[in-house]
Amino acid sequence: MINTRFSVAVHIISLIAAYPAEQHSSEWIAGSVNTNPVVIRRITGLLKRAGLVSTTPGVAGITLNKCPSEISLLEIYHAVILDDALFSVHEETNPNCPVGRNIQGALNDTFKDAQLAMEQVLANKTVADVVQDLKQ
Amino acid sequence: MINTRFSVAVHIISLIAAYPAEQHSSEWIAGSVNTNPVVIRRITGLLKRAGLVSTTPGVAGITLNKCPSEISLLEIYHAVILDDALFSVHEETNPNCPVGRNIQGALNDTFKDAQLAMEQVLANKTVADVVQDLKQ
DNA sequence: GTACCTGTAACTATTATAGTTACATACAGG
DNA sequence: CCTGTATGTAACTATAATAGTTACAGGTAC
Repeated sequence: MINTRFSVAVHIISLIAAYPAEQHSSEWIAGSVNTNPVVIRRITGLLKRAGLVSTTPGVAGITLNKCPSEISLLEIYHAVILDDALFSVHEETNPNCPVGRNIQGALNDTFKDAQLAMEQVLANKTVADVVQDLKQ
Repeated sequence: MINTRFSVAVHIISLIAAYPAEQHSSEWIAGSVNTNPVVIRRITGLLKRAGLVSTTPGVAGITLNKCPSEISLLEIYHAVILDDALFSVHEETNPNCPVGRNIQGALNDTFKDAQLAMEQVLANKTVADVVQDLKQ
């Protein structure tokens, strides 16, 4: 199961997009997410490293580096989900067995295709879409 | 990340499909996967509960209940991955915040679509396809 | 200087996974 | 009917990831 860092990250960015005028301290955001401010700062750090947001040490507030309509959920996904593979494959199978020797290769393409199909849906959804859904 | 139970389950079923004549004891299968026989029996139990395979207590061997060309990877996925949701969403958000109150609903549809797109790829791949890939 | 905020290390509790040992139960062959 | 062998499962361990928390160093601004 994909962890909640992703949904929290979308929450953070959507919150900033929906309330651009507010002062977005980690504590204020944590109040909406209902968690500890450090959890917010940790995820914000990942978003910052991916270039999606900017922050200044000591200064309250997070700013988006792009318009909400230009930020896809896939970018957020890749910013906070550090595994590049969605499926894990058991390794160290028996090399003397034809199935054990080739199973990883046989599954790799399909698993990659499945992951790409999932990612395509996230690529087609922007933060602006999410904010609009929030208002209904 | 989706755990290795899925790839091991595909390994098990592919092994039986590729070597229908062999006596598939959990120990023999464990030799190909390179793990403990109990791990195999645990996963086989899930496959059995899903109706994909049959076993008899005390008798070595697993038999497929359907032809390899009629078993999709999606069926195996659902047999061994017990979470029905691929994405987890943080709950207990702040109900007094419009974003906190509605974020789950706003994300649910997109997450469901993304999961379905992934599952569609698995639905289109059968065990027979995997066995054929193994032989190359 | 003071107040406040970010960034981060370090620790805890909880949970899931994978592997392992042990054993009850069930079948098959002689 | 008895023995050997296999399955099914409980119980335990080690390991790793997640989420939450405390503490604090360092930066900014008034």
